[in-house]
Amino acid sequence: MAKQKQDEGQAPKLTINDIARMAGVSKKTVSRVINRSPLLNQETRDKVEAIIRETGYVPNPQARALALGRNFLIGLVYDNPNVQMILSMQKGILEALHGTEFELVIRPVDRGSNLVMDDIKSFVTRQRLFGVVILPPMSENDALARMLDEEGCRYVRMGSAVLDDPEHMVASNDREAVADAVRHLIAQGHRRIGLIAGPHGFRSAQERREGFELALTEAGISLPRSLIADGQYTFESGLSASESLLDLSPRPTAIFASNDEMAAGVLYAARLRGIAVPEELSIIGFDDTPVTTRVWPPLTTVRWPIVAMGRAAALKLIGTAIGEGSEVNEPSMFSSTLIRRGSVAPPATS
Amino acid sequence: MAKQKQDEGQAPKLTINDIARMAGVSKKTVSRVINRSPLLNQETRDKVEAIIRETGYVPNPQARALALGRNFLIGLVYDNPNVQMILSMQKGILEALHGTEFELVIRPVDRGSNLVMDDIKSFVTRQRLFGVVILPPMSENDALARMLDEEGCRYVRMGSAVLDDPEHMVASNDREAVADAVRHLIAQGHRRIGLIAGPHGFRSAQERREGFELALTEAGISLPRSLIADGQYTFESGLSASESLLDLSPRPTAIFASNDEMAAGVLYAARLRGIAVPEELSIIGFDDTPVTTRVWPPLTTVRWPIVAMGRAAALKLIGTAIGEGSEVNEPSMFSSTLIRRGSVAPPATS
DNA sequence: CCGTTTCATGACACCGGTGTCCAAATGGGC
DNA sequence: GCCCATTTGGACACCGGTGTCATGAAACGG
Repeated sequence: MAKQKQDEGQAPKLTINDIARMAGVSKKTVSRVINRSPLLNQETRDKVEAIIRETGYVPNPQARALALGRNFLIGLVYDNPNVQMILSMQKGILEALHGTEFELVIRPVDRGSNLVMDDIKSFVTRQRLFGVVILPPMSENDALARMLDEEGCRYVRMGSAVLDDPEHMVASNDREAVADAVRHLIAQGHRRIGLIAGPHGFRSAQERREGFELALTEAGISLPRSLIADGQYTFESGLSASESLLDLSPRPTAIFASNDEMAAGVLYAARLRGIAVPEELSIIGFDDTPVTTRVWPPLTTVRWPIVAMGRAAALKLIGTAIGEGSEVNEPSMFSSTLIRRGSVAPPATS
Repeated sequence: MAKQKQDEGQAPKLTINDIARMAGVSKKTVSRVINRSPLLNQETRDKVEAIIRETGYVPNPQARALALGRNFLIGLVYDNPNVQMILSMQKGILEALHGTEFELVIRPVDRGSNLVMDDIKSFVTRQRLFGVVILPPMSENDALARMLDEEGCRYVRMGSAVLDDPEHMVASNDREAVADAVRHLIAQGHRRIGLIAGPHGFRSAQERREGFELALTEAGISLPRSLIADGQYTFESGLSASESLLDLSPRPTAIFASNDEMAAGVLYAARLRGIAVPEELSIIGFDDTPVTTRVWPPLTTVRWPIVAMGRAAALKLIGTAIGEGSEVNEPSMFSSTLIRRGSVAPPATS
């Protein structure tokens, strides 16, 4: 009559009671050892720790979570087409979580659906997550932030601009980064510069567009509406958006695409038309994804510190739980750098 | 004297006791409603369900996990350079988990480290995971499988060949897929075909190499050692590995690279040398990652159903928990298809 | 040498669910 | 109308930890 717990002859899990019995102390004392309580005799501590090490005892996290009233799960909520970014972000968060008792639970959501809110709500309430990191564009949703506040769930938003209290936000300065990139084009002599913008409603798209316009304005260059094309941050949208730009006469001598995928689309379109890059057309992208070095010529782009930002976001979340008294001092604003590769050259002398 | 639970004025969490009191029944009855126990008066059930709906009560998963002796967390363990694959796999698993009470916890590990085993062990034991999905190349580690058995942790391994009991394995038939791809090259008239192999010790690398050799043998084509170069599944390794192949005289008229990243490297190397693709050199990759359509010409490659395999893996894991009596009948072996794009053409008549 | 403070430890309740078992209520057959 | 079988609901213990508070021993001062 095997007990249902050990149906497959697995080693029965040790409990705190087993350890207490073996050490000849109360379970509370074992609990104190586990939690590094300072008010404990060193001798007792050593004895219990030895037994824990020998037996390989691991406290049951569910019981711990129940008693503590909180668990050690961090959620990552995203709805984003950018695969590279998601994985880099995961990497950064996991780096911060490494060595702590926190684990990362991931949850992609469907922006299209009008159930997103309910979906996320059930995600955080059902698992009673310690906190969540929200990736753009979901992170720009203020209603979501309010809901999380109501639910008492900590959160950190990732974004392209500081939207609220820095305590809840980690952002890159996309506007300035793009302005720098466009200044680079202008310094090379470009005057007719096209923009492939990101999707409407995306904060990052807006910031990058503003950076683009900022650099042109500074240089006293006017920007006809025809030099702006709308994209969706996808390769295909970049490809088709660049058509209208490349049809222009005179043609722009340079194009800034609001992300690398679209920049790759521009490059592809140029090749289809036999336009030489960078001789006849300079291209700059944004994100510094691997594709920029796979294509020919390799794309000049803007690199933002995704991994570092992920790490910062996670530290902000768990910092309050770990740091004893010390204020969490992770930066909230990160800056990006222009990576010069082979897709920019001075314009052909016309 | 605010209770520490509601330090920020958050709505205090409802418990099963609150619901029971409101419904005028015992907590056990509420528990029966939640767990769809059949022995319950319909009237009572409706009454309780109404209250649950009104109040938005959600059972505490930690308490549930503690009482049940198992939780609802699936782990994903990976150590893989292939970003696309990881995310597609996550996608497949999450699709299968959607609508269930399971959540996905991810855990990248460092193959290089000799602490991998301990790392994974602490991962599954500390969180008492319901089960884990293991991605290659970790999935090929039999010691890991044994350890998981000992720990009583369910697992499913992903791979390129069925290694053990299909119950614990979901695999693609890489060998046959590669053989097909190479047969395609042979059918086009190629006879001098180079191989860029994957890293030693990777099962997928071995399977793909065997498929390559199989197709050549079938066609009665001999394979000099010089036509095989070693790669590491990375773009850079593909680039440098192809150097030795392209230095050969006569040069191979086609190259099969064991994954797309390396195929992109071959394409890049060809461009650096001014070798026209596909006119002077045909290239086939493996994986069908997005990069294949970003480069010029778009790469012919082998597509394997990663998302479907992820879904199958997850269903195998949780099937035993959900399916009542019905055997889980997810397929264990998946086949791949050749995607013909622009990087293959008949060899130039020499 | 005794009273008081300090410190280490243990007894016990509790977190929020679930399983077991029994009592009460219901219903049916005779 | 009675008895037994069956359904329905509740009391209680338990899962494996943690918090509170009491207790006993040691250390200290006078």
